[in-house]
Amino acid sequence: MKLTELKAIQLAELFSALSDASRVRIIALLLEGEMGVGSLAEKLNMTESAVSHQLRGLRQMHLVRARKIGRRVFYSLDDDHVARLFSLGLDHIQHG
Amino acid sequence: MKLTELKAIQLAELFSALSDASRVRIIALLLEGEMGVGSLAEKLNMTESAVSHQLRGLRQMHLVRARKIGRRVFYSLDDDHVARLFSLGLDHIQHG
DNA sequence: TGAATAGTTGAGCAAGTGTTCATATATTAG
DNA sequence: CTAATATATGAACACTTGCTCAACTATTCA
Repeated sequence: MKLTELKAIQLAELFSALSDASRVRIIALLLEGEMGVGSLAEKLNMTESAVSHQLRGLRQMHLVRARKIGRRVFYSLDDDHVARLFSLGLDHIQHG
Repeated sequence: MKLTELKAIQLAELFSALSDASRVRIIALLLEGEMGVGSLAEKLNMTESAVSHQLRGLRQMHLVRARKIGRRVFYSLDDDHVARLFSLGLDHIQHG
């Protein structure tokens, strides 16, 4: 494996985006479909501010995308890599 | 996706293990085969101490395993999940 | 228009992380 | 035995991160 320093940094940033339990739980909820910030906050028992801060990071890493309708913003997973990373990660921690 | 808080934490810990460029580069080198701490340090241009500290975390997450021969310790990837997470991550950052 | 609602943003701070440096352990050589 | 080699470890410190709180924007409702 030959890996440029740039790609090492980008890979680390990608995994960083999934390296927090709150963000993991956000992803898990979005696996079921799109959801607004308030609903996420309620289900996660977090403030909307905290959720919004986390969504910002996920957006910047292109893991989620936002769709604005009126004053609501619905978030959903950006592409299927996210779900696959998620399920591969689950495999790893479940097995042994 | 129903996800217990425990599993969310464990997933986050797994991705945390890959959330640093030094560790990503260690993994990339180990994809080619096992390697000692000194060789890793040389190729990564890091001190042996820093590499050893990082390897400890990777060991604890079961991403690498150690094989001791004399006073040398050879590290290798623990299972294939690591390589798959790595290549899936590369897909994500490369595509767009 | 003004009040309420949904979400975003920046500052501030406590907690966590990665490195360096010094020291410690384990193994081998002489 | 002592000295050298390979790695591990703990403390310290700078840097980063995720939260709260307050203020802000944008939109809808009355």
